[in-house]
Amino acid sequence: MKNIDEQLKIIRHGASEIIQEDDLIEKLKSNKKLVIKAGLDPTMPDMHLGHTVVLNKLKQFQDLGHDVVFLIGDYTASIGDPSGRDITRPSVDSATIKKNSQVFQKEIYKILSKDKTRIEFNSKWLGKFNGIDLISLASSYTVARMLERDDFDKRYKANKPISIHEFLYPLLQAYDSVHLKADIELGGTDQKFNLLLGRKLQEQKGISPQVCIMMPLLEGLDGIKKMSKSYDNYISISDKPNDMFGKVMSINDDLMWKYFDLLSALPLDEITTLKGSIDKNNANPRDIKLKLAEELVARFYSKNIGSECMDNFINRFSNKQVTNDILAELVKKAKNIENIDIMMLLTKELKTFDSTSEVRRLIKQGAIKINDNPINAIDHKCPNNEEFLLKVGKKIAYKVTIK
RNA sequence: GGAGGGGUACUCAAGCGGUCAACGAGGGCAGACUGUAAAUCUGCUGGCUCUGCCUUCGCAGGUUCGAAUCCUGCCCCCUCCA
Repeated sequence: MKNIDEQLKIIRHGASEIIQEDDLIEKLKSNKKLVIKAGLDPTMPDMHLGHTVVLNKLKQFQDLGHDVVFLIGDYTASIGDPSGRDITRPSVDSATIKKNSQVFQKEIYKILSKDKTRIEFNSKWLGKFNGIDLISLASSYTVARMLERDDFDKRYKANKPISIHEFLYPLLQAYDSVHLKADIELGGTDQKFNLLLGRKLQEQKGISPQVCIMMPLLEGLDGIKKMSKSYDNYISISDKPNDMFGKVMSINDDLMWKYFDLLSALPLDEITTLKGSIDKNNANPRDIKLKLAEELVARFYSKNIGSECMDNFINRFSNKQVTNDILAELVKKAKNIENIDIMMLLTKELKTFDSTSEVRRLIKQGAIKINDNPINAIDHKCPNNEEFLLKVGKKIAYKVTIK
């Protein structure tokens, strides 16, 4: 195990706040394997890069030799974490929770080492709670203190509804820490209240209170709001390689550095060197972003795929070439239709759009091109016996053959 | 239990009997400019068999030639009093 200073340096990197650092040092000094807890509710079917910020930190603890517990909140998912939200979460049914949990169990190993990870489900202990247990848990905290939480406070002041069950969420999550005897819990900055409640509850129960480590929230593609499925500004770790690459390239230059700090495995001083090269303006930010995109795709797929995506990207967008492997190549048979028109092709055959109104709009705007010539009529006939390039906007392209 | 306020398109938010598929803002999409950046500018943004037709303003009825707008009942949210 590394010495305490080295450990601290790694632990601090990228973290936005540690409560209390003294406790952390104390725990590290004990030279014991610490129990590191981080949890995720299986309310959505896949993970995005925002979630991996905490996983990356967890991985670092793993490499430092600590006992990493990845908690799947299958029980708490039925409530839904109200953190940072201004509305009550819709509840998720148990079949979905189960399915999502299975996906999570696989996905996390794209970052964590399988043999060093302990997976726990909180239904294992929370599922045994009876009414009395719940009431007793609820008695450990007060309404006034619960309303101190920023999102509750805002909603309350804005005359927006708060359901009673939402108060239970932080309490149950805190109880998880009691049950697991967590030494450290990781979470996003929006989890601060919940993590601190775990600390308090542990103290009440006479357990050494956990250290809370908050990681910054990663902004999504819009560069403003946190990455989230509901804002549709996320990069999923199951995005197709070329999509993932493209999405990373579309983030703005400032945000790129945050991505480096929170997601890249590059050593800190190497990142500093890269930043320096921009300041001396002998590097194009785009080229540095290419490196980031390559690294991330390589992590979730493979090194080869990473560099392949980079080549594709450069050829497709910088050199404006048509790259075979990127274009979805679709061969469609227009059975009895002699000359299929563009509307039919897009809505019925390729099913790119459901709405014909939308296609009309795009045509009017000159967004749809065949072999780079804009189409201007909805009944434009497509070439019948030759392969052609169909583009819709800048991001969608097909190589189509009609036989 | 009582009194009052409110529920409008993806979100916020106007409209308060006809000119409303519904002002405006945000978001999204497209075009221009670019580094598929960002910022900026312009247009579009319910659906369809699209110079017309159909369905939307919490839900269900009613009044009217005509309702998002008026009436009745129901559901949901908020505030104050108890």
